[in-house]
This record gives sequence, C-alpha cells and structure tokens, in this order.
Amino acid sequence: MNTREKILDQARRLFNDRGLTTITMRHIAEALGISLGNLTYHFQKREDLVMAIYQELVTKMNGVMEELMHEKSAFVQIHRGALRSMEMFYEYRFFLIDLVFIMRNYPEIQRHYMRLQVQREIQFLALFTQLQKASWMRRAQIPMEYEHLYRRMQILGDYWISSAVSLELDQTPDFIRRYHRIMMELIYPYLTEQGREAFEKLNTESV
Amino acid sequence: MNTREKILDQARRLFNDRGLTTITMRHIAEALGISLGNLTYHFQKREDLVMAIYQELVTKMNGVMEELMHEKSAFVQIHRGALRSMEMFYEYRFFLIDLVFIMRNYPEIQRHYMRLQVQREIQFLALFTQLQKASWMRRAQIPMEYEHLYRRMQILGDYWISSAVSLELDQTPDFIRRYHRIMMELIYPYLTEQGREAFEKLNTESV
DNA sequence: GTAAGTTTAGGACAAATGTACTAAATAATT
DNA sequence: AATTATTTAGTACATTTGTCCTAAACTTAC
Repeated sequence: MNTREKILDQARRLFNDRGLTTITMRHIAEALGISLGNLTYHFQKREDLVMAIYQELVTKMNGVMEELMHEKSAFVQIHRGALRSMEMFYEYRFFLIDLVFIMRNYPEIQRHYMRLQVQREIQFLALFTQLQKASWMRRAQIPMEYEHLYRRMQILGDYWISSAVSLELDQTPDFIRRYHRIMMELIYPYLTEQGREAFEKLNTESV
Repeated sequence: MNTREKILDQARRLFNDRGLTTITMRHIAEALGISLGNLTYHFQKREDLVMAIYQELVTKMNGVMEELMHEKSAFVQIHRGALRSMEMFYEYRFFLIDLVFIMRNYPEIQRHYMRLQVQREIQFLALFTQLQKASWMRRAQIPMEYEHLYRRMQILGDYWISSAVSLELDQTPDFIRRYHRIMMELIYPYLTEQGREAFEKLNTESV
C-alpha cells in the first residue's frame, strides 16, 4: 500500500469514526505519522481527498452491481444486493452519515448520487413487477403502493447506519446482518405464501 | 418578540437551511443586523444557543404528546401523532439532519434523546398490542415482527427529512403530508380488513 | 431626575484550518 | 554514476471562528 492509498484508507476511517467535518487535514497526517506537507502533496485540496474516496466507493459499488447482474432470481438480487451494499456502505459510512452535508457542499457528488438513485428506483420497481408476475408478491392494493414501498426502502437504505450509530447500538459483528433483516422484512408482508417460503429459505441459508 | 427570541428564531432558520456546522455566530448576528457582541451577550457560548433551541423543541414536542393523551383511539394516536411530530420536526429539521453530529458532540442532548426513544418504543409496541386486541392489526407471523416494524418506523421518523432535503424533492406545502402517507403505509399491510377501512377513512378526512 | 440594571456595539485575541512554498531526501532512469 | 522525477518535511500565511472585554446607549424603577 503506497502513501496515497494509506492516506485514503486512514482518512476514510477517521471520517467514519468522527465525522467528515470534524476531521482536519492535520488529524489525518498525524494519524498516519506523516507531515502535513506530505499530505497536501498527494491531495492538494481537501476536496480532492473527499472526491477520491467517493470514487473508490463508486468503483466498488459498481463491482457489486456487476456481480449481481448474473443472478437470475429477482428475489436473490434484492436480498443479496442489499446485504452487499450495506457491507460496502458500512466501510464508507461517513458518506451516509454526512449525506446531507455532502449533497449540499459537493455538487459533483450530488449530481452523481441523484442519477444513481433514479436508476435504482427504476430497477427496484422492475424487480417488484417481476416478483408479482411470478406470483411471489401480491398486486398493489392501493394507489402508489409500490412506489411508496420503494421510497421507504430508499430512506432505510440511506439512513440505517446513521440511526445505528447515533443510537449507539452495539456494533457487534452480526450488526449489519440484523439491520439487513430489519430492512428485508419491509417487503415481507407484501409477499404471497409462496414468496414467504422463499423469503424464510433465503434468510436461513447464510450467504 | 425580544432580542433573545429573535436570535433563537433566526438561528434555527439558518441551521435548517444551511446546516448546524456551516452557520457561525457571525452569520446569525449578521442575518439579524445585530452585532456579534450583542449575540454573545445573550448566548455566551454557541453551545448555549443550540441547547436553548433544543429545549424549545422538547417543550413543543411535550405539548403535542400531552394533547395526544386525550385521544382514545390507538389508530388516531399513531396517525395524528406522526403528523404533528413531523410538522414540528420540520421546523427544527437541522436537528434531524445533523442528528449524528449532535449526538456525538452534545452528550446532554444525546442522553435526553436516547431516553425519549426508549419511551417511544414502549409506547408504540403497546399501541400495536392494542390494535391487535381490537383486531385491527393481524398477529405477528414471524419472530420479532413488530419490534422490527417499530425499528423501521423509528428510522423513517428520524430521517425522512434528511432524505427529502438531500434528494431536493420539491418542498411544496403538501410535502409533509406526502411523507406522512409514505410513513403510515408502513403499517398498512399489517392491518386486518377492518383496520384497512379505518386507515383509508383516516386518510381521506384531512386532520 | 438620577441611579441601577439591561442591552448593544465594536474591537481584540488566541486557536485552528486550508493552502502554498521551499528545500531536503529518496527512488527511478538512463 | 549522474541526472531527473518523485516523495517527504517543515514552515509560513491569510482567514475564519468562538470567546472575551470595555464602553456607550438605552430602560426601568425609585
């Protein structure tokens, strides 16, 4: 791991633990035992550092999505996709914790993340339709029912970490899995009996 | 409105619009057209100002809860309570937007808010039991089902504003009501037919 | 009307922070 | 071996920020 990579790694950890706005360039340099001059050689502007970390996240996230494409079952796609994303985002949790600040102050990230969210919505609604056709999910009973369901998934997906961190719940190793379960159950009551069986099966076999 | 009240009001608005960490004492003084000296006369420490605004929020929130006590129907309690809280929190949205930062940096608020959340959980689970006894809600089908449902309500309740703000959704007047609907539908699929009727009735009559 | 208290203004200061600059040390290449 | 490029350290600087201090202006009460 070269200096640049070490910086990215350490900065990410510090941001995660103490917040994007709290951590200064000096904090990062000190934690690494390098000089401030050295740090600013690699990242002239603080913004460059943040952008580079965001790029890392995006690249890894694309990898996860790529891998998921090959999965046939819509159900497994949702289930595993959520878990993988959650694990990934936990490593970059400062991004979600300070999401509003970042969206307000980094227009480039804001635009990119917005586009991503629109894509995700389309994907999810398509998956819901797929599940309905396979009669794993019931049809909508009220107007906008599944659009609203997606909005709830989106909010939970973006802020489960903030909630967990601020309520100081014990972040034991199975912590992500517990939240994954809480998120997945959002869909549970919309499933048909057939769907519920598949749901429980997915949850018992550890992926 | 005396100077102290004007400060509280203006600070809250600035925090809401541009974030707790972004706004400085000088910003607030300037926005009010008063001197920095005057501002620090009323609030010697920045922390005092934040604490005073939090106190305001708590007082108003207690008022809402008080009013709700007199309501017999558990269903109406949930429905109206959520709407009132959402309206209230929207006025103090910086608190929810910067929740993690505040919980990390204001231990007093952290302790208080934590206690509140524990209370709320107990209340909600009791309401769920009530609804089940009145057969408006179905019994749990899987372990921890309603505990998990509450966790989802909690996360949504704490972060719907962050999501709305960062996705820059049009904050038209009916904006809160739309999100209220999205949150209430979280409960919808757990309702019995009887419950669903009551649900739709509640939503059509504007409260 | 005067005295006491309250409110306001303006300035000052130390600490912190992002950024820039210079020079030395190290690594890579020819 | 020499030279070129990369990496690192140390320092400096302008700005910003929370906090403090002093004095003037204004209110209130006797």
